[in-house]
Amino acid sequence: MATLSDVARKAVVSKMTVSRVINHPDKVSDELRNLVYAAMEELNYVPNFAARALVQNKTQVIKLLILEEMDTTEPYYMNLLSGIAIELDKHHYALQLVTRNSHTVGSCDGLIVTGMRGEDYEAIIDKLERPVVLFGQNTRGYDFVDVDNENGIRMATRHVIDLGFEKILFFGIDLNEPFMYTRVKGYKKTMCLHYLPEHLFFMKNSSHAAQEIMGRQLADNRERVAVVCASDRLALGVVRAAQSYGLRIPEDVAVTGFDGVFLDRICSPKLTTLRQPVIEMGQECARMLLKKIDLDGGRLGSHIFQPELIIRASTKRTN
Amino acid sequence: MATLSDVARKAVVSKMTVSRVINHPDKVSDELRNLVYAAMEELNYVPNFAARALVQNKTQVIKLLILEEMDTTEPYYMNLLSGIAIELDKHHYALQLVTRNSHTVGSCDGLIVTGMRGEDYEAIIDKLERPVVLFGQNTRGYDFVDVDNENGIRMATRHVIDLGFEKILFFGIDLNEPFMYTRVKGYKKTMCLHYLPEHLFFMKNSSHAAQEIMGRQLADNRERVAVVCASDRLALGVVRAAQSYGLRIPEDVAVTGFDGVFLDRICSPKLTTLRQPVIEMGQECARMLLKKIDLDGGRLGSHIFQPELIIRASTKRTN
DNA sequence: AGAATTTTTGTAAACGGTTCCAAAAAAAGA
DNA sequence: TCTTTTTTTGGAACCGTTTACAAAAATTCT
Repeated sequence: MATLSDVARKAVVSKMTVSRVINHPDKVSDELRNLVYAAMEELNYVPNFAARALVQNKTQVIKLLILEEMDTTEPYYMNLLSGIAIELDKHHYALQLVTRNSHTVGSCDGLIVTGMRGEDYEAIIDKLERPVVLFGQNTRGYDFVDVDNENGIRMATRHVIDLGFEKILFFGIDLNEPFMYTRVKGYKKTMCLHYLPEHLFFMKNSSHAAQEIMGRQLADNRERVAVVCASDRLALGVVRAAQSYGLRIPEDVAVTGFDGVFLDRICSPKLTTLRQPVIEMGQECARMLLKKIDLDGGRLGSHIFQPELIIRASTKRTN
Repeated sequence: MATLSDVARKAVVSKMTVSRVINHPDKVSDELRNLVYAAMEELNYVPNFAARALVQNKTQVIKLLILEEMDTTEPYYMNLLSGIAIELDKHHYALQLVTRNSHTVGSCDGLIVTGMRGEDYEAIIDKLERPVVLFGQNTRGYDFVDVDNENGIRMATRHVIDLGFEKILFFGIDLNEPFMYTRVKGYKKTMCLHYLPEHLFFMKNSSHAAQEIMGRQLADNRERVAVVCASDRLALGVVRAAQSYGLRIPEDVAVTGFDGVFLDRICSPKLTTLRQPVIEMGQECARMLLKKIDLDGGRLGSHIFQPELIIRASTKRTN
């Protein structure tokens, strides 16, 4: 691989002139600039990022840590990734992916972290002494980007109440997840406000689990019911269970999901869901992080996005 | 950030000793080793990857270039990413993501490339003079990992022929894609072999497009028909169209998909599909690339995976 | 034209590690 | 005990780029 010195030698100029042609082309005379360009072309010169990183103490690399224990091949994460990539590309930063299998985290200019639970990773991250933005969680003194989980579920619950449902179930995932806790709160508060009894069910985030639990509910009791779900996967399971019992959606069983990333449109009937603008949220993460890097640390505040209640055939027939 | 020299000073040893503690701990006496560990701990020492990369001419970074024009937030790509990450983690390599928006590709030890079309990117990649493995395409003199597209579609087509279908449509995507070309070939060869007439349709890769085109077909003619689709998305559209005409699946209309990553299990009825082992393919990509890096270039041959024909309710009722 | 200013180019010293080799210390052999 | 060998430690140079400053050349001003 040709180095800057090789280019300098070929163009018969100093290393500095070559460096300047790369970084401040306008500070070099036309004549030399063209000589240098020609030499670079001829030698297939590619700048060495490590050398630059070393002297500037700037890697131009942002790491995304996806640390959740659940299935990270969900479209949700690809959207996040994509949003971050879009924004980083604009600012000439590279995106590096770190999963919970990774041995080391290593050098970078900043981190976006999602699914961090427990102190271990906090220590690792703090040690790096780099700006951090959390995604989808609110921990101690970190800046973060999240969706308003509580208000989302509140909107969904109110929506089915407005449709005249009186028995309303909540299907949730592992209660230890902080985002789950706030979703439950949204349900509880709304039910309380309308003097309605709570019916909480927790399961793992799979349509099968939801289908089975909903199946058991319907076996006991076929009264008109709405199910507010903590994810589109769960909602899909509820839909399946209702269909297998020959019940009409949304007349007999109404269902709402959460995420609005992929499943909601694929499902039939299409799901009423709380759309998280995941791509935009990813972009905002990247923007915040880059700003923190520019400002050389310091808190920046956080950004909470409102989910959008998208009303579709699983709760309301539209003609 | 503390440097190696800082640690050396604090432990009252030479830089070399610290470096050795990091890279060959057994070559250092217990006494000094512990002194160094203590100093590292106290100073929060994190090694500087750029410095190491510079002197070793080794970044420990692999870049994944996802260059397709289509929607790369598909679960398919996340699975690929995941497979690659799993394998790279094992060998202490970092994974960096490059999309077609990226301004530069930059230094790395090797590249995995998918969706490269045209000469522009080839030139960029060649210039880096780094080992490359292509994913899902077979171009000139590159090593690659792919799925046997032709044989896959051949299996699907034979499957519906075996089920007694005589009118068999093929729903494909943009014919310019090389993988599409071989899929069409699989259909044509099989149809030819059984003296059956070909019915080819091309559209963009969306369920809506497939639904509309299938709808038009059914409007004209309701005879028993099988549709071999080039993706699960298209298959989903076909299913929808058939359902909207009140036709029975699989008795009146049989459908096969391709990919088997996510949609096939979500769809109702579940899809018969050609499952690509995308995660394993990603792992194989990474393994091949790392081997090429170790072997310092040179061709290594390619790896073509067989897709698995998964027979489900969209073609055959199972009880 | 000659001094003052601006623009263009070059030199030397980092940046934080590792490689290569030499020196010192410890262990083994005579 | 004194070499010889092995193990442990350290010194200097270097990786490819940029930063900071100095020198040279070109331009402007008086």
